[in-house]
Amino acid sequence: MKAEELANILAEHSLFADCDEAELADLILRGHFMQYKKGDDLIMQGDPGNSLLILLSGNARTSMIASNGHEVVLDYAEAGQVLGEIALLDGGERTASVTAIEPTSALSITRAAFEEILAKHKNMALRLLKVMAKRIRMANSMIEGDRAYTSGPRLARYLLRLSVVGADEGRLKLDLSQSELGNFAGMSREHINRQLSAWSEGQIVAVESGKVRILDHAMLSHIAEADS
Amino acid sequence: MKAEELANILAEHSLFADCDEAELADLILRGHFMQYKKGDDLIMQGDPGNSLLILLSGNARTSMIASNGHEVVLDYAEAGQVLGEIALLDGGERTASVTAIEPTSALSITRAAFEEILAKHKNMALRLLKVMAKRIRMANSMIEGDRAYTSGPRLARYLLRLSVVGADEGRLKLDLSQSELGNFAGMSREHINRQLSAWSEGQIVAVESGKVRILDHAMLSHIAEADS
DNA sequence: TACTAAATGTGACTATTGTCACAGGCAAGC
DNA sequence: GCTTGCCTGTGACAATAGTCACATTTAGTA
Repeated sequence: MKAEELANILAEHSLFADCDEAELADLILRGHFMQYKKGDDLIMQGDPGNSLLILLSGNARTSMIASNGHEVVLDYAEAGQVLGEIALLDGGERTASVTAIEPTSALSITRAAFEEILAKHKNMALRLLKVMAKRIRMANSMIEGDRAYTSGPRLARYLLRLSVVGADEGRLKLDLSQSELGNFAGMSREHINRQLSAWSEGQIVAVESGKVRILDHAMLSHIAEADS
Repeated sequence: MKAEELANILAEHSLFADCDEAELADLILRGHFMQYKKGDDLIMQGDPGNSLLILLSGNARTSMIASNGHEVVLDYAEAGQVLGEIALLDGGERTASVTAIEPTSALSITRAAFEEILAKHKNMALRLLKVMAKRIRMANSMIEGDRAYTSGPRLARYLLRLSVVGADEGRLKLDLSQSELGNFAGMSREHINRQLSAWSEGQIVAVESGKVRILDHAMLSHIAEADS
């Protein structure tokens, strides 16, 4: 892939949207272009974290396996998203794995390169700080949702989080299987199924050929804030 | 309070331990010294976030109230901890309140001052990035724990999180009431009580005059990783 | 000290959600 | 086309944890 193409991809995404050309050039020059097949791990839980990734294309799932074997999905990443910055920054090991859920490409940046870039382009640190602030906000909102609400409102929240903002008629960004939805929303597959059936009954969502579509966005938002 | 004293307090804590004198001086010069009584809010959920706080003394609770009224405690902050950086960085509103649980003092830094300091002392940004990385790690570990484990292991984790590392015989950093422990660990007060009684029976913890003490740290760690 | 409010201990019951079991359906590849 | 494997639908049941109710203890303060 040519540097110019990479630069275009990077520039399209929020974190890099206001990078100047020198910054983009530096990222590309020092980064390694990586490609992954569906199912490959971009980052593996337990590894030392000596690099940072910028997702260029495809989608990936961030998840952790608890010591009792339970899988917890933390997030789904799209192109433009920065991954693996936590371990890079604090020197600890990777606490979660990132797995490609479709063919995916990324720019890999080593710690040394990252530190040079940070030192050279001081806006970069501020941009990263903002990205991380968003992530903390999201994590706190997950904790709040998991704690304060029962399964119904919770599933509603996770569906809304997966819903495409302006796009056509309630389609989700990703077509997850019900088991995957379960790992994401923290409920059993069976319970997901029953909840979706109930909502399907009430015309709140439609389940067609395994894919969920949100029919009544307002209603779902309302459920997401419900008392029980 | 004199600048010198402030400087000493700041320098004792990780984030500022390797600040040079100019950085410390800048923080103190531009910051406002604030004092709070027990129960006062240092930060109020829903407010615009135009300042950052550095806790100088005392302890505070970070918590959010969900739309259904449920209170979720995210963390307890000690002296040295930076608070409110998220809203400051991303310009959003405060997603959680921070409440003094005892008489508390803090250094308040406005956005303008903060930006000047960041611009002037470029190590500051890196230090903050590290602090935030830790916070994300902690948040992810809360999500993992809440999702993957049942109440027993979960309470064990939260007790361990409150336990003082090197200090004398299993005392906790804070003496929380069982209701507060419940809000922190995400369980009902009654359930906390029963679990503590059971562990007290098994010599894993001791409950004396309302205060919890960890007797068998190894056992509690083991429970924290248990299958169920 | 005595009075009051808050925190704790405990039983009985309920609600929510997970688990197990199994049937049917859809899709990919031989 | 047929077969294999994953995903989906659904019933019955079990387990975990919450709720309610109330007795009891502790702590704070007039």
